[in-house]
Amino acid sequence: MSADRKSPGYSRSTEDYLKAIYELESEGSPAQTSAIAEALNVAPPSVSGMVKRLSESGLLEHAPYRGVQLTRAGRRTALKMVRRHRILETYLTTKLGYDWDSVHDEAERMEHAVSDGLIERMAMALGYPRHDPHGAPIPTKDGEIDVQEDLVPLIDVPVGSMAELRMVSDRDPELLRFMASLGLRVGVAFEVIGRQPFKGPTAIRLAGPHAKEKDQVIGHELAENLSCVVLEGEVG
Amino acid sequence: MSADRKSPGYSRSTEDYLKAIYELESEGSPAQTSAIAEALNVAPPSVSGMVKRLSESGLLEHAPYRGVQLTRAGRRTALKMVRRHRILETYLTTKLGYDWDSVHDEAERMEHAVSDGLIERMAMALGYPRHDPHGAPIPTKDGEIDVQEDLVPLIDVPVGSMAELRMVSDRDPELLRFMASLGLRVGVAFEVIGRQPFKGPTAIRLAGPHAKEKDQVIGHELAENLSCVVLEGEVG
DNA sequence: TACTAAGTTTAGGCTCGGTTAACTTTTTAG
DNA sequence: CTAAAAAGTTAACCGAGCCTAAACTTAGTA
Repeated sequence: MSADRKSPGYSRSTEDYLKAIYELESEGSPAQTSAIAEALNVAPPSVSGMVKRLSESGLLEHAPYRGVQLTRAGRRTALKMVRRHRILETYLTTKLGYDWDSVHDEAERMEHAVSDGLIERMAMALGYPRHDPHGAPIPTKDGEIDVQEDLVPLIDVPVGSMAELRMVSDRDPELLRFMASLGLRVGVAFEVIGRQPFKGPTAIRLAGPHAKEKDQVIGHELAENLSCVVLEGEVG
Repeated sequence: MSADRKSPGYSRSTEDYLKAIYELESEGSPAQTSAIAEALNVAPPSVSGMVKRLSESGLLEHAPYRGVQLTRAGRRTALKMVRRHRILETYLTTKLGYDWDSVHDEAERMEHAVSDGLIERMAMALGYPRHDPHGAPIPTKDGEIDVQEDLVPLIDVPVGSMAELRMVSDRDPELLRFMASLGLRVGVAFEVIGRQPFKGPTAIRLAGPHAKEKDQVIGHELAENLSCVVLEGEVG
C-alpha cells in the first residue's frame, strides 16, 4: 500500500554528492575531489571524507589521488535525483508560474524531500515531459536519459550557419534573466552572422518576421553556455 | 529580488519541535517533555537537550520539571509550519489527486524544504483556502488562526442531536481510510441515534435521501477523534 | 633527476541531534 | 506522611558532515 516513505533513504548530502559527481562525470573523465568540492561549496577534505563513506556503501569507486566514478547503484540514485530536479523545475514553471531563472534553488531543496509517488504524479500531470524548461533531458523512471550528441556550444557554431538553441544551464539565474531579456529561449532559431576573435562576442540574427531588428551580440562567456544544434550552413 | 532562500533558516528539527509543541499547547496546558518526545519519536533526554537550545534561542520558555511554552517568536514559527503543512495537504489533494489519508507524510517532509514563495503560490492557486482536507483551519501568512470553540468530539454529542462533522486528525491514515469507507467526510451532517455506555459505540444516521440505509456504528476511539458542531437537538 | 606547485588525504576538532544509564524532582498511592 | 512510581534532567557518548592545518602524492619543469 503506502510503501512510499521515501524509498531507500539516502541522506541529503549523499544525494547531493551523487548528483554532483554524475554531472561532473558527464563532462567526461572521472570526477576530481576539488571539482566536487567546488560544485558543492565545501572544502576538499570534506569531499575526501564523504567519498570514503560513499565508496564503503558501494555507491562509487575511488582511485586515491585519481578521482571517483559512480557504480551502477550510485548512477541509479544520481539519475533519480536528476529526474526529480528536472520534473520539479518543469512543474514549478508550468503549473505554478515560476520563471525559468528562479526554479533551480527551489527544486534543489525539494528534490530531497518529496516521495517517488509525488514526482510521478507531477510527471503525469505534465504529460511525461522529455525536457525541462532549460532544455535538459529528463531521465525516465528507470534511469534512461537521452544523450544529446549533436549539441555544440554557440562559440563553436560556424559563422553563416543557422542554428537552434536547445539547452542552457539552470545554474545562473542572472544569466537566464539576461537571456530572456534578449529573447533567447530554448527552441529559438537564429543565424550566426559574425564572431570576433580572442574570445570576442558572437553576433546572431533571430529567425522570424522582423529578423533585422533582432540582431543580438552575445559575449563569449554567455555563448559558451548556450548549447545549440546546427541546422544548416558551413564553415567559412 | 530573490531573497526567498528559505527565510530565517531554522533547522528541520527546530521546526519539528516548535510545531509539535504548538500542537500540544493547543490542547491546553504547557507541553510536557514526554509528550513532545512521543510526538517526535525521540527519547525524552533528546527533548531536554533540544528544549535547552530552543529556550536559549528565545523560542520557548522552560520551567524545569514543569513543561515548556512557546514565546511569541516560537509561536510565529510554529504557526508558519502549520500553515505550510495545511496548504501543502490541500494542494496535494486538490491539484495532484492525493487522497486525504496519504497527504500527511508527504506534507510533513515538504514543509521543511519549500520556500515561502512556493507556499504563497500554492495558496493563491487554491484561492486562499481556510481549511485543509481534514477540516483544520489554515493560519494566515501573518499567523492568525481561527479558533473553533464550538467543536465537540462525537462522543460528547448528545443522542438525538443533529450534528455535522467538521474536523478530524490527519495523523492516522488507517482511520481516515476507514472513515472514507463509511462515507464520513468533513461537512457531512448526521443524527446521533444512539450510544452505548462504558466506552461503547455511537450510532449515527447520515442525513440525505437514503437516510435509513446509512446508519453507521462508530467505535469509541474513532468517535473521540471526530470533531463536530451540534446543529440542533437535546439530551434525551 | 630533483624540485616545486597543485591537488589530495590524514589528523584533529566542531556542532547538531540523537542515544543509554544514572540521578533528581514531582506525583500518587497506601 | 511517607514511599514507590513516574517524569524530567544530567552525564557520557555516538555518528554525520563539516572545518582548518599539516602531511603526503603526483606531475611538470629545470
